[in-house]
Amino acid sequence: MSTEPPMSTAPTRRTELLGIAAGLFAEKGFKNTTVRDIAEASGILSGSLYHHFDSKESMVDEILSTFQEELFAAYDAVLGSDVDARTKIDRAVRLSFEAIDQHPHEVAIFQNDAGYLGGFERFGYLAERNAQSREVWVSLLTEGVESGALRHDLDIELTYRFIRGTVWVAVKWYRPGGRHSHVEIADQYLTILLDGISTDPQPPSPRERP
Amino acid sequence: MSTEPPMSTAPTRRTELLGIAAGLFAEKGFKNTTVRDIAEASGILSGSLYHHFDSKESMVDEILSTFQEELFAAYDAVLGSDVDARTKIDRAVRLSFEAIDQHPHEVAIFQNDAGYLGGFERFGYLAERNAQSREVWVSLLTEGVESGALRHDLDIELTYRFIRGTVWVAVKWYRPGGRHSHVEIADQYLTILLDGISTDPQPPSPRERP
DNA sequence: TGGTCAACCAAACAAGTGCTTGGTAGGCTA
DNA sequence: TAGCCTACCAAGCACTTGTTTGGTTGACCA
Repeated sequence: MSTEPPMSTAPTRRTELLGIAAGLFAEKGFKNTTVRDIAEASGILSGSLYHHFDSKESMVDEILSTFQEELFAAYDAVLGSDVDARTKIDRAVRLSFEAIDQHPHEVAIFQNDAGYLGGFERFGYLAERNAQSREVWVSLLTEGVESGALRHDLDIELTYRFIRGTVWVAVKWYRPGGRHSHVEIADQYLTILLDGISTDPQPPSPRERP
Repeated sequence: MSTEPPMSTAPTRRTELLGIAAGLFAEKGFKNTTVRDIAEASGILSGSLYHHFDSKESMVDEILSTFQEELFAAYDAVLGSDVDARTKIDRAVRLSFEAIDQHPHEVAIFQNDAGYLGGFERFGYLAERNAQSREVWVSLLTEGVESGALRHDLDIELTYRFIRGTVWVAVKWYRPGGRHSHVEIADQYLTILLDGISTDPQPPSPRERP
C-alpha cells in the first residue's frame, strides 16, 4: 500500500524484514513484539525500520493481507471446481492444513491477533474474510447434505465452527518437519470428521445419552 | 497467594475487581489491558488497585489458578469414575463445554494468553496443567481403543489434539444465552466426533484419496 | 569525479505503562 | 471518644513504547 513491492523473486530487504517481523509476531503476539525486537532480530536499529515501513501496523497489514489474498483464491478454486461435495470438503480441509504448513506465521498471527487488530478500521478486511470463510464452508456443507453425502440432521452452522476451530488451531502445535506431515494430519482428521472415532457407527438418528 | 480470600460467599470488593479484570483480560488480552482500564471499569483510580493486589500479574495468576484447580478436579472425577470408556469421553467433552459456559473469561484468558504468560516462571503451572490435560485425554482414548469402543487405527496423540482444539476454541464464538445451549453444542460435537458427518460410514481401513 | 539512492545510525520526543507514596474519608469497635 | 481498618485519592516516578529527525555510509552510474 505504501511502497511498491518489487516484481522480482529475489528477496529484497523489505520482504526479508517482513519475514522476521512475521516470525516474532507469530511467536509473541503483535502487541508484545516491539519495533526494537524486530530491529534487533534484523541487526539494525529500530528507527531504521521506518525507512522501509511507515508503521508497525502497516507491517502486519502487509503480512496478513498478502496471505489472505492467496488463501482465499485457493478456496474459491475449490468451491468452483467440478467435483462432488465430499471431494470439495476433502480438498478444502487439505488446503487449510497445507496453509498451516507453508505459512505458519501468518496463520498464527491471524489466529491470535485478529481479535485485537479487527478493532481498527484499517483491518476491517479481517472480518470480511472471516465472513467469506463462513460462506465457503456453509455452502460446501449444505451441498453435501443436499446431495445426500452428509447426514441430514447436521447443524451446518455448528459443524462449520467445529471444522474451522479444529483446523486452524492446529497451528498452535503443528511444526513443519515434525512427527506428522500436514498430509498425514489431514488424512487423520478427515477420517475422524467423516466417519467418527467410534467402532460401531450408528444410524444417523439421535443417540441416547449414557 | 498474597491476601487470604474470604470464606463467605458474599462477593468482596476483591473478588468483584477480579471479575471485572477477568472480563477485560478475556476481551482485550492481558497485555492489552492496562491497570487504568481495570480501574476505570471499576470506578476507581489505577493506584487503588494496589490496595487489593500487589501486581497486575497476580490478578491473572489468581484468576487462572483458581479456575484450573476447579476444572482439573472435575476431570479427575471423570477419569476415576466407574463407567465405560465411551461414557467417560462423553462426560469429559460435556464437562469442557460446561466450563466454557460457566467460566468463559477464564477459558478465554487461558486460551489467548497462556503462551505469553507461560514464559514467566510464576506461571509454570500452566504448562503442567497442559501436560495433565494431555494425560487425561490420552488415557481416556487409550482405554477406549483397548476396550474396543474406538477404532483401533486411531492416532491417539492427534485425536487428542483435535478434540482439545475443537472444544476449547469454542470459547471464541460461544455466547451464554445464545442460539445453542452448551448442552446442545456438546450433543452435536459428540455425534460428529463419534460417528462422523458422513452418511455412509466406511470400514476403518485407509480411505482412498479422491 | 560528481551525483544519486537505498540502507542505516544516533539521538531524541511524547505518550503510555506498571507501580509507589503519603494522605484521607468513613465505618466499626473497644 | 479514641483507635483502627478498609477502601480509596492525588500525584508522581521510572521505564517502555512507537515514531521522528537529521545525518552518514557505501554501492552504482553517467
